Parts: sequence; C-alpha cells; structure tokens
Amino acid sequence: MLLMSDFPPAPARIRNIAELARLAGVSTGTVSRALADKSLVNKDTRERIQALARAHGFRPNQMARRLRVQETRVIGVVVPLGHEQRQHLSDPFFMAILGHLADALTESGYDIMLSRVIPDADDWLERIVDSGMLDGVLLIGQSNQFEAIERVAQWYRPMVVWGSHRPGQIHCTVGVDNRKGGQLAGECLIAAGRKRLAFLGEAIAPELKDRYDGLCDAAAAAGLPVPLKLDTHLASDVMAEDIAAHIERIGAEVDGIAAASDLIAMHAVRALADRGISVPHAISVTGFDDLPLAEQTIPRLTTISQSIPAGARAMVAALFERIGGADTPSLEMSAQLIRRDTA
Amino acid sequence: MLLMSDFPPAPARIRNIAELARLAGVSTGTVSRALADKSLVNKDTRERIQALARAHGFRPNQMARRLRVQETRVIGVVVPLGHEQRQHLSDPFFMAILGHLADALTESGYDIMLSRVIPDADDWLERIVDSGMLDGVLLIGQSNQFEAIERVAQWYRPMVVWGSHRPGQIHCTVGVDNRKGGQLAGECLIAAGRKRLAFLGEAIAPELKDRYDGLCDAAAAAGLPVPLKLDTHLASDVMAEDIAAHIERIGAEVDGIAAASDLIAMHAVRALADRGISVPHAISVTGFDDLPLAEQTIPRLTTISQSIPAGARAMVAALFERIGGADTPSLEMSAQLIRRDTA
DNA sequence: CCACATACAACAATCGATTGCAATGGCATT
DNA sequence: AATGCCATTGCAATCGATTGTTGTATGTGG
Repeated sequence: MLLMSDFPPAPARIRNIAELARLAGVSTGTVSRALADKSLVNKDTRERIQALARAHGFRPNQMARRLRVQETRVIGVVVPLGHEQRQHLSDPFFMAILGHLADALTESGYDIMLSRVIPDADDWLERIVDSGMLDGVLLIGQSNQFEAIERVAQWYRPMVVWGSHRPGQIHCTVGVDNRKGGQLAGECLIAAGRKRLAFLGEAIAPELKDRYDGLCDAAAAAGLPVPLKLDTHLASDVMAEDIAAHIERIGAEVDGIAAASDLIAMHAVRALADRGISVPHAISVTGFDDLPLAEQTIPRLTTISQSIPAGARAMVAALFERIGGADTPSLEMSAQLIRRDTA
Repeated sequence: MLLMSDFPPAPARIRNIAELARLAGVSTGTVSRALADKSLVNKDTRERIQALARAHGFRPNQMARRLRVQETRVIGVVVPLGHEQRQHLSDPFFMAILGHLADALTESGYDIMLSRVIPDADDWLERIVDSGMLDGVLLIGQSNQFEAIERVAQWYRPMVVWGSHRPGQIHCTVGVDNRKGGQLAGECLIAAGRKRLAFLGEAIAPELKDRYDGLCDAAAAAGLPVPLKLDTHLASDVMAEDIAAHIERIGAEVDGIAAASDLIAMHAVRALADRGISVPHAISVTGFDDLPLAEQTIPRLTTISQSIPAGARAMVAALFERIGGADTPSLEMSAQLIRRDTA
C-alpha cells in the first residue's frame, strides 16, 4: 500500500517569485525573466533559477501575470438559455460544437471559461464581457437575446455568435443558412410524397424560426398548405413528453415531420415507434444538425447538415481575427441534405 | 436598418475604480466599498456611486479583485485524455456529466474553466492546479493518469475525481461500482441464455478495466469461459470502424456483448443491424452509463445506470467540503441494471 | 590609464482592485 | 470648553507578477 510517508517530504512550498528570489539570492525581476526564459539574464543564473523552481514545484501565479499583462488567454464560451430555463448543457448539439471549439481553442493555447446563462438581469452579457477575465467571447445560439447581443456588439469586438444573420445586424455570426435548410427538409418530405407537413420544435429562437420559414417556402412552392407548427420544450426531460403528446394528438393529420433538431427527430421517431407507426413508411421525419449520432440510430436519420466541425473552426478563426482588431464579417454556410433512412 | 449612430453616444468608458472615484469626487476605497454595497459608506454616497457606475456601464475588473481576495470562484473541470489522443469532448458521457456539473456549479455562483488535456508533460495536473486561477478541480475520468493524480492529491485538497476507488488511494473519487456494474451486465446476458460473451471497449482506464473484470466474475460464476476482450478506440470517428471490424470478425463466436459505454453499444447495435443481425434476437447487447439517449434509441438500450445527475451533485458537494478544508472520503454509488430492449 | 561599450541585475512603477487603520468632523455629554 | 463617540471617508499596504529604467562591474580599444 502506498502511503504519503513513502514519498520524500516535499521541500517547503514556495508561494511567489519573491520567495524564490530570496532563495536564489536575486531580485524578483530576475526571477521573472529567468522563468520566462528571457536571454536578458545570464544563462547560468537562468538555469539555476529554473532548476530551483522545478525542485520546489513552483509555478508563477497566472492571475497576477494576467492582471499585469492585460491578457488572459481565456475565451468565454457562453450558452444563453433565454427561452428555456430548464434546458441545460447536456443538449447534444451544444456539446458537439463545444467539443470542437475546445479542440480548436486548446490547440491555440487558450483556456475556456464555460458559462451557462439564464438571462435574468438584462445586462448578463455586459457582465460577462466586462469581467476582465476574458480575451473574447463565443456565444452558442442567439436564443431570444438578439437585442442584448446587438447592444454589446456595438462596443465589444471580440465576440462571435453561432446563429442567424439578419440584414444590418452588427454582431458577427457563423451559422448555416437555416431557411434554406428548412426548405431542403421540406422538399425532401414532399419528394417522398408527403402532403401534410408539420414543424416540430420551438420557433422562438431566430435560428429555429428560419427553419420553419424555410419549410413554409417549400410547402408554398409545392402548393401545399402552411405546415403545422408544433412547439416543444427544449429541455430533454420534458421534451419527450411534449413530443409524445403531439404525436398522440395529430394522428393522421400529418404525414411528414421536419424536426428542429436531430434530438427532437430522434424523440419523434421513438414516439412514433411506440405507437406502432413506422418511419419512414407511414410518416417521414427529418432532423437538423447532422450530429454524429444521426448516423448511428435505427433507422438512420435523414437530416440537414450543419457541419459542426467546420463551423467551430470558423468561429474560432473569426474570433482570433477580431481579437487582433479586425472586423470580420458574418459567415453563412450552406445547408446540405443528408439523405438516410427516415425520409 | 439599425445603425450604430442611432444609439446615443455612450458616455466615456470608465476603465477602473480610480477614474470612477475621480468622477465621484471620492477615494477609490470608498468606490470599492460602495460598489460592494457595504453599509460602511453613507447610503447617499453609496447610491450616488452605484448610479454613476451604472450610467457608465462600469464593472470592476474581476481579475484584480480575485488576485486581491485570493479567491477566484472558478472551478476547473478537466478531462484527461491520456489513453486516447483523438478522443474529444464530444463524447456524450463527458457532455452529460459536464452539463450537470455546470448546473450545480453555476447555481453556487462558480464559473467553470474547461480543460481538455492530453497529458504530454507529466506535470500537466500540477500546472492546472498551481495556476492560481482555480479554487478547485474536478477531473472527469482517471484515464491512465492514476499516478499523476495521486501525486498531486498528496498536497492539493480541493480536487474530486470521477472514477474508480482503489484501496489505499489518496485522491477522492466519486463513481459507480464499475466491477459490480460489469457483473450485472454479464448476469443479464447470461440470464438471456447467452454463453459466448465479449467485452467491447478499451480496458486501459481503470474504470473500464473494472467493468471487464466484473463481466469476468459473472462468466466465472456461471461456469462460462473468460469473455473475449475487444478493444476499440474511444474517438467517435474511428470507433465506428473499429466496432464494425470487430463485429465482422467475431461472427458466430459471440452471442452476448457487454459494451463499455452506451455510445459503444449504440454503434454495435448499428453495426449488427447493418449485417442483418437482429438485436436482441440473435445477439444481446448491454450498454453502460444510461445516458438520456439510451432510452430513445430503437431498440432501446439495456444498460447499467451510472446516475449521472446524482454523481455530478456528489462531486460538487464533495469539492465544496474540500474547499472548506474537510477531507471528504471517496463515494462509490451502486450500479443498477436498467432492462430495456437489447438484452 | 582613460573612455566607452557590453552584459547583467537591481529598483521601482504598474496592472486594478480590497481592506485595516488612521483621520476628520459633527454631535452629545459632562 | 474639553472630552468621547460615532459615522464616514481617506490613506496606503497588499495580492503576485511584468517590464522600462537605472546602476554597476567587466572587458575592450586607443
């Protein structure tokens, strides 16, 4: 059995460069430069100090350093949950994009500060941006906070938002052409012979509203009536019930469902299966996002691809340019239909 | 169209309390106390200063405050990926637990610093813990870094790890009884009449090894041969291929698969379906984790519950006690079989 | 032997807050 | 009028680094 006493007693812990400086018989300035490996200090002294630091397991306090150099190398990744208090971070879309953001940011030597915000006070974004802790901010989704984001974007540059771009907006977004995506989903359903369409999701966030509008475009072009709009909560625990209730209620009224996300689509397929309704034979379903999971379900999900890895990379690239002072324009990626088994 | 010029010009931005102090005609100390709403300063002055701050959109620099008070209110959530360079954060299990951790920490007023670490240097954890930026650290998974974690735990208290507890270990873990979980999975497969078992996953991390050992326990108790061990990468993109290759190869050699995670199980079911092998008729499959998704797949996944929400809460609770100076013991939650459709 | 460049390290200001202690002024008490 | 108390506010040290400026040997060239 391994006991603490089996280890050599660690040398007295050193708390700051001043102590290390005393130990090394030099000034704090020299220590600071030595640890930063600056050629300004003599090679021998430098190595002596570095060895001393290593021996005592000393590492300079980042808080102090960052305060001094006015650069934190921390990026805030913020999820505004304005429209849905109970939704939380485990949403797979958010997680997927966060994963890729984390990869890109980590590679560039940045840390990530994660905030899940339920915008209660209206200055929630100002508080984050102004905290002095962040070099930049990535917002995942606009939620219903378009105004707040615009307000901050007027004076705060290093911010990039995942979401829709409205004409004339100030803040920089990266996202997919949601309207076109919705339209592709609609066209896919219509091509499968479906005539009574419905949109399953919540159309409060601008991204989701665009998807619904796109679906309406497709329906109109095919001379079909305006698709039904079925709202669901986005919190995963209530979502299942919401969807089940919708499915129960609509019965034969609907034969094609465009879901607002892959997650919703999966729930819908599940709820339909529970009632003995076969997808895609009786009803066609499309998702949105093209999560890795969409390919692994049974039946595999027909969906609209958001190209999450590319989107994440684009967000990070734009953010870095903005941190550098540039004024990057918004980027709208084209939506793509991924035809699989559910439609 | 909305233009920047449509907004009233913001009053000159105030960068620190000194400027605000000059504006208010008081000292910085008074401003600091006023903004902290301390009764020590006169109610009128206090409100005057607060109003002034609001008018100029001033918020004190958190970096400076935290340096001074030596408390950051930031918790590091760290995912060590020692055994699998290419795995990344989008793994649904990480994400699920991260979501719940985020909920719990946010509620307590803490921010989250997310680090995805590929332990290259052997002092990766010391660097994190010593950065001076964190009040505490939560590690998600032990990966193959048991030694490194033990080493740091000798002198660093506020750290809680999701994973297995080995007798005599110093660091505080929260996790399920992985061995018992593996055993439950095995028993479930055996009860379904399966005799040729296999473990699908990578048994390098201690958690996964325990699950395999548990499966072996069950097999031994039933007089069956030692289950096959099929390694897969844990990065989602290569995992699918790995699993498909395994399925292809084992053929009729195996009739019961205990997967190391729900994600792996889903891939396995998918790969079996692709080859016309029906689950659970021809082969039984069990998962591990009981992710929310496990209930939404078709067929629904039989799995071992990790109770992620409870685990996340327990980690946060233990961490807070440790920040307070206590020396919380490890917690091992009991595993539970969730019987659904795949076994 | 003096002037001067070079190399190195110390000094001290700075980042932007917080907070213990001292100082001020007004008011009541004796 | 002198004293003490209370409510405020100011002063200055502090958190732990970084970095421009200054100072001091040492070595080189004339």
